[in-house]
Amino acid sequence: MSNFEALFDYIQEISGKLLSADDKYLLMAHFKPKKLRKRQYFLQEGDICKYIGFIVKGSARTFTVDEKGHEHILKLSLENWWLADFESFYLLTPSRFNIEALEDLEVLQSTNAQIEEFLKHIPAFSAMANVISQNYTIANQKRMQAAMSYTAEERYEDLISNYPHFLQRFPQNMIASYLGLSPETLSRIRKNSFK
Amino acid sequence: MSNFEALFDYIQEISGKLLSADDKYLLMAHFKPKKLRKRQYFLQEGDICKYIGFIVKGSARTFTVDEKGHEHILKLSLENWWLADFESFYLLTPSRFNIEALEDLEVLQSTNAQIEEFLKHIPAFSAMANVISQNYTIANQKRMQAAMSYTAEERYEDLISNYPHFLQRFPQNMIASYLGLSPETLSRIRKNSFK
DNA sequence: ACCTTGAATTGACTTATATCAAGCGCATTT
DNA sequence: AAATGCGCTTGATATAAGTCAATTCAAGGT
Repeated sequence: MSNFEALFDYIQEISGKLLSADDKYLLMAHFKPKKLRKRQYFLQEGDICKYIGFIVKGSARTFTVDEKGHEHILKLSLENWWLADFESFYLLTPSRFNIEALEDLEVLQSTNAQIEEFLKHIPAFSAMANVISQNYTIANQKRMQAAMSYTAEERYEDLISNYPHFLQRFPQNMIASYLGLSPETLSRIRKNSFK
Repeated sequence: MSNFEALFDYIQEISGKLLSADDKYLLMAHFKPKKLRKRQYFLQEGDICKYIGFIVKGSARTFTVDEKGHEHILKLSLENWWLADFESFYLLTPSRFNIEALEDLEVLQSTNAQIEEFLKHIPAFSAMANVISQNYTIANQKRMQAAMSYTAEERYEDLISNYPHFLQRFPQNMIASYLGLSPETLSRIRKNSFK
């Protein structure tokens, strides 16, 4: 399955280790392909996030809705990213987030219990998990710093230099929400930075 | 050493596993006690964060200084927390952060290479690391959501309910900076919420 | 006990960003 | 081709929070 090749490549590249035939067999047995059409939900607020998904193709957003009905995007996700509300996934608590496909989406999904098995039995998988956890910690630290210390314009510049492909893949109103801005403000920032 | 007892208790409690006498011996051999007076720096911007510290006693803040000279606190840390700029610690890059003792501080510190050894040889330690990594991911997700969706007042309420002891341990201007507010704004928020 | 320093408060004013509203272009549907 | 909806832009205005400045107060150093 070419679907699984993407996952295998990813695990091997991130972990720096090879997957054995048995490893691959185990992964194929317990990751289930799932397709979502654009606008469909991978997770809805209030539900428990039973599955973690590896994005093979497409994109998604993780967002909350506040009391005023405004949406706030916390994460934008593309190919080779993991899709889940980790709080709900780990703790089995109802999620405060929604995860929605922004383009037609193909994921390979699995449950927490199965992930535990992979961690136990597949060295490359557990090495990958460690690297990802480091990367997440670093990315979170950076994003938090950006949110706290940067002006709207600086956050946008920052996005351009760190995730330039986001601008191609996501509409501006989604980018604006991800940056914590109204669409109008982002539009004005772009206008000014052309000058 | 009563210092080490705090660390041992912490590891066993978080991991749910016991430390053997050998485990403890290994930890004691490679965690070095270090004391800092109030206002001293555990890490300075531009330096590489060679050590991770376990706080036995005291408190600290992790902050950046922006181009205008304004400080932004990203983290406030107390007993039984780990102290480090993880980006610099993992990647050995110069840190963009300062870590400063807010009270006289006692830590047990160790290097990245030694931590790798603990992870390899001490099951309780590696179990603890997994739990902490989950907790960090969850806490970061929450903090990010709060920063994006909440008003200043809501963030303060949120702090009161999640970390009430912060108000006892840290001065208000530090709390303000941690919440991304000016000290004046926090003062006004407190005044209003008494009403 | 005095002096200095810095934290917290309060008031007046400024600024960044949000909100509201209207119009335009573009794609999709019918 | 007309109609609908939606994303983006632009202008006018509102608002939350920051900045600047003055005052009080408590704590620490000498």
